[in-house]
Amino acid sequence: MSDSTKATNFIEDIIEDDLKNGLSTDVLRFRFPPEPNGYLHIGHASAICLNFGLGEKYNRPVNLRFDDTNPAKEEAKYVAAIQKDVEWLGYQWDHLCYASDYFQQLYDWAVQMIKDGKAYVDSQSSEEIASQKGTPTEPGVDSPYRNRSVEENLALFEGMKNGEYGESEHILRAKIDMKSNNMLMRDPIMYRVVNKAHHRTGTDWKIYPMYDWTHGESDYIEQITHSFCTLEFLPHRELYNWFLDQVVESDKIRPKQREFARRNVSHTVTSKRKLQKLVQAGIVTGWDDPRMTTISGLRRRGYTPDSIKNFAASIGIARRENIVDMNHLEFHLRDDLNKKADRVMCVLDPVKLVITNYPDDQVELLQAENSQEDETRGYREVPFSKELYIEREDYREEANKKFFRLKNGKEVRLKNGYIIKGEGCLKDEAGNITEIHATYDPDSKSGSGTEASMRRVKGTLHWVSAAHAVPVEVRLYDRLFTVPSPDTDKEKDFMEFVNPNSLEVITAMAEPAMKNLKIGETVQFQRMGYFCVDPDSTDDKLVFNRTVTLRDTWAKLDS
RNA sequence: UGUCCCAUGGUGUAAUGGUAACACUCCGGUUUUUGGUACCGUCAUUCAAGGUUCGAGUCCUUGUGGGACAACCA
Repeated sequence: MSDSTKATNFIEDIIEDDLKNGLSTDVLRFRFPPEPNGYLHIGHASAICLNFGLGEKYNRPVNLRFDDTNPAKEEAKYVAAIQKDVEWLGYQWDHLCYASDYFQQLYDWAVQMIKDGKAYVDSQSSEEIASQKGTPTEPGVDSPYRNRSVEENLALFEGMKNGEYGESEHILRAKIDMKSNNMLMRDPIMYRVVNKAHHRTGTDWKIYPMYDWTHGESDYIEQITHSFCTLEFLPHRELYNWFLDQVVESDKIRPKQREFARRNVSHTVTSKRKLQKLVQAGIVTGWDDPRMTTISGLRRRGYTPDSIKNFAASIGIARRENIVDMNHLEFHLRDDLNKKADRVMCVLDPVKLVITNYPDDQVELLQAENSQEDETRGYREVPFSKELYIEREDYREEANKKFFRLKNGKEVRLKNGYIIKGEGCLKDEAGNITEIHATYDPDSKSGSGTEASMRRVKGTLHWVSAAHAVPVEVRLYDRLFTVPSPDTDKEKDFMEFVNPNSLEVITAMAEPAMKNLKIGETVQFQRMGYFCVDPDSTDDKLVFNRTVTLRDTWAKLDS
């Protein structure tokens, strides 16, 4: 699809309109402004892709700016984690910025606003201020301190800054309109006293600016042209513009805030509070648990940056509420991994298969292609012998025509090996199959070019040689929630929808070549799915996470 | 009893007054040494009622439904 024919979204339309109306492409500048108070999740990933994607589209810079105005909640470790996540997605920011770098400028502007009669110090309790604020349907009333003199305001504000007052004794408010329909315009708070050390400015500041006062001015300082945020900030736009009005100079860029609907993914939660609850309740092992839709969790699960970017691009952007089906995400994951992952053979639920007419001590090294999608990935050797493991579900003593796998009297191909015929099986007292017997056709070796090897058989099984098999731990992950939208039920807590079977740990039998895999590497276990090496792996034991299964039309047929 | 935002197949998004389309899902088929991939096909869409217009998913009005707004959070 060429750019000229590609449909634009409303965000791009806004930019295009501005360019048409005289804004120069050279001044375009965007930003991604996270608060460093938690880990980024799939929703943030979409926002990152949106802003950095615009930077790529217009070949213009994008800043990473930490909105760090609340030392009570923010920590340096989140700053580091967020940078890692953005880099992992493959984006490079132009400037690394912090709202805290603008504290002095913000303070100076606030002083000027006091002098201009646009801001005042209020000395009431939080409760009093709240009660005067009114409700969405009733106007507020003016604070008794609203008309303090400029001198008194200046002195008090200076005192706040110098730490002469405790928290909540005084605050600085903008003087706007207590009767506004927009509650955010009812003399919003600009500064409060916070007696906590800030992760960057330490104890230099006793007062901290609020979001509304900080955000637009930060955009202005960085000369951001377009400041995109989620819909919940739509009512803030009026205030964003009012604050900008107090400081903009006509020869500078005036940033424009526009809002889009945040993109939700089914079967997940993304609020930091809920994510934290999952961690604290021990439902998951941590913020980077592979079941979490945090970026760190997705990374550990084996998601690729491209799969996330492609997903974000494909779901588009709009202004209506939405819940994107997890299938979309998994489609892009499989689509990417199919191209990138090598194939290996690993038996998840092993049962012994004895090839009764194969020489007892013989071992053959068979050639196996690493990828059917990409021949340049080459071949590896896989040992073949008389005793193998195959998947328990791949054998039935008897089955109907639709069962393409191994059954008594019928032929099936062992991937990269021979064609075998089912002969019977051994069982324990309980009737469980303990050993399957089959015979092989010595002329049917894969790649030998013989007529027998070219024979068409319907089923192909993966396998590993029992004597050469490497036991590995495999963590089978499923969706964390049993319903598409766990947190929209007003009656029920989202924790009630946690999937009790979201993790199953098994020991699987891997082909020897898998011993060389490195932490983080993803491979396809042929016929089973994509799996990546977890950091919990040691020299003695590999641990795999199931990233995602393959599509399985047989499972649907069989059920 | 306020102000504001939103409404297109099951899901997500296009169509910018001119043939309602694309992707995912579902279902079916072809190919296949992965019941994978690839390819082909089927089903299915403009919240309602008025109005403007030669022509409305799009503009207007009124409803209906959903959402946001009363943190010294962002």
